[in-house]
Amino acid sequence: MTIKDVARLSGVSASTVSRVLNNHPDVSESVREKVLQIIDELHYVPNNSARDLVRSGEDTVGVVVRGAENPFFTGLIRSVEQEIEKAGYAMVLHQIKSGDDELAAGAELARSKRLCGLIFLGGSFDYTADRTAALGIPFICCSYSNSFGTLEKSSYSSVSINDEEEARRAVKYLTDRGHQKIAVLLDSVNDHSVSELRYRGYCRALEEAGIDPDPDLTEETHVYDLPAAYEGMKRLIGRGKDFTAVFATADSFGIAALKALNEAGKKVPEECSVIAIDGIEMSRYSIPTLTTLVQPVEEMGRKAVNILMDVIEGKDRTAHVYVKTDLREGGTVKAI
Amino acid sequence: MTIKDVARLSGVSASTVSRVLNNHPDVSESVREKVLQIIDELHYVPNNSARDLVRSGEDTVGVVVRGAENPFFTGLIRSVEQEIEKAGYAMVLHQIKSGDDELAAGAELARSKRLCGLIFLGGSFDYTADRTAALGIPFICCSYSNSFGTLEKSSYSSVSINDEEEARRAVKYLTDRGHQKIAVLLDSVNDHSVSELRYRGYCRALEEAGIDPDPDLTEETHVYDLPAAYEGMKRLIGRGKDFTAVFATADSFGIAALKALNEAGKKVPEECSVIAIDGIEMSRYSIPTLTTLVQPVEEMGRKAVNILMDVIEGKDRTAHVYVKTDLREGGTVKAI
DNA sequence: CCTGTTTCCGGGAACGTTCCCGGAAACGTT
DNA sequence: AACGTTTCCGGGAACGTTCCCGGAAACAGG
Repeated sequence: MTIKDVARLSGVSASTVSRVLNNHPDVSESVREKVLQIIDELHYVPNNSARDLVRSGEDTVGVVVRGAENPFFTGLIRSVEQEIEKAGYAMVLHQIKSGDDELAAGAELARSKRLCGLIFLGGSFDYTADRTAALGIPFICCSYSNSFGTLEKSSYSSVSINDEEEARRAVKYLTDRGHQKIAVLLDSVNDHSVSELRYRGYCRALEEAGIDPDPDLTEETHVYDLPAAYEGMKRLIGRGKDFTAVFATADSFGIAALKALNEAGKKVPEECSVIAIDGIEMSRYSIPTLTTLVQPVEEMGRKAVNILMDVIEGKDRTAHVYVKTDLREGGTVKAI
Repeated sequence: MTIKDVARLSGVSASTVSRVLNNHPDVSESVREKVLQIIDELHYVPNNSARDLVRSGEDTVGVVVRGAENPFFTGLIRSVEQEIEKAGYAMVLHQIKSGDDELAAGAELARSKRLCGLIFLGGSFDYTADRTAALGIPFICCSYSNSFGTLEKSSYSSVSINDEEEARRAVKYLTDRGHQKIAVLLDSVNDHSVSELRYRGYCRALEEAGIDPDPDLTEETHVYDLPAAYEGMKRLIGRGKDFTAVFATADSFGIAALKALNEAGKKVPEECSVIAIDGIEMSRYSIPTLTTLVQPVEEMGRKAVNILMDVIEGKDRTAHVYVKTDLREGGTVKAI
């Protein structure tokens, strides 16, 4: 069942059928109707591979995302998708596992689908210029971390929150309310991820408040998921060290922390406050509602796509924009 | 950057490069090395469109899923993906919005990517035989509902829980514990979805317990998401009708219900019990832990793929298997 | 040295589209 | 009536692969 079958059955050439398919004006109304009828009868659907092959797919941008298990990204992806469509481009999504090389994945995607641009969502982004050069097309990082600064800022763009600064703000929110012994729940102190950046912000906030960070109040999960965070929080509690608040480097961690605290009989926020960063949908429905710094995902998606489009269309403006979070006061923080 | 560039640079023909790419034995070791080196230097990646075009992609199965916003599916998708890979096939995922025609989406996917099989995840499945015939390839429905029975069972396969029966079981769990006034939170009573089937099970359980269903205790959300379910539960509470338990037709609804009840000052489970169906990961971390009937997603994915593979490989065995849920007792149900 | 076999490689058709180009009508204009 | 213009259509190259087929070496056995 090819375009030729349709052409034969409707008594026209393949070219004409193609024109009907891509509603090109150069086709008479009667012929168009006839062809459409045959197409409908045959349940014909054009072959995408052949299509992509010939038109070299210069109108689609790839999105590679690390950690689809992180619910924060679903909102971001939705936003990005919407913006890409609005810009008249197509989108192809590629999810990678936590261990994978995102740059390699991006390069593969770029060649294989002939993309015109690439968006990296999440993960760390510490690559040297010659590695990114292999991509050969414009790209932008969104909600990323580049803790090493290995890549000169001029060679690419980025959109994200200032993770360190926002984390500082979150923790300051706690110290401002009298909290001194603040535990932290994070992914890993040196995984080059946003979690690490947020941890730094945590340290800075403590420092500014004249508090010495207590290693016993730091708990790393080493894997990004709910069970790990939950177990981490249990270990923290089991350690017997006293603390009046916990800073969760992600909403998911916050929710898991809430659960562990509840099971340990520690009331939130009376006996222990909790604050997090992200603002995923589910955190609105935790009990109590999680107090968190919500990331403006729509704005992030929009800006990321806009900048990328500008670069694609020649106006070369690489940019590194920081967007601000919005503090959503739930019911998990109490002054002491 | 095509296969010909690689061929030219390494002094061989395109055929040879192709052989190296698909590690065909008919190539000497020295040539293979040379070619691989050039490939590496050029960062060459074969064009997938061209590849798919020629080998007609007879080794990939399509998965169309309605409602990716439903976290239940993420687990199911993961399971299906794993099994498909294990069977040596590739998978292509296609998400559709709630209003879309899944059969049309499936058909399009099938033609356009030349699939060998199709898996439909979620949604209703009420189509006539001539419509499904348009697909032209074997397919299976997983976690679906076919409330109308419009399609003869012999023409396709399915794997799911018996939604009506499991819902009956859930509600019976409540009536067995003395509950009489049981509210229900569902998507819509006649959307042909699993929610409707579960609603029927709810009615049956009440009937068996000699309880008259009270329309005032039924709340429909008409859209599948957390805010809608939350608002629904608020309306239910606001109605002022007394109830001692609520049956949520999905875990997400249960979590939203928990929140609404909490805000209304109704203690769970002391003043109101909650039971749901699905078993999504997040429901383990609600406070209290949601009591729910968890669907065996790994088993479902495995069976769905196995049956589909058998059909694809000729052994024609259409089957309709029901898998059983597993009651996970959390802390949201209390006898009265 | 001849012949048969194996190993390796290149040529070229095919996959299903799109799109440029050229041409044939049909229509208008002087 | 002759000539431009417009409208519509078909031919055919091109996209980047795979894979069959045929052939050239290299090698074996007699």
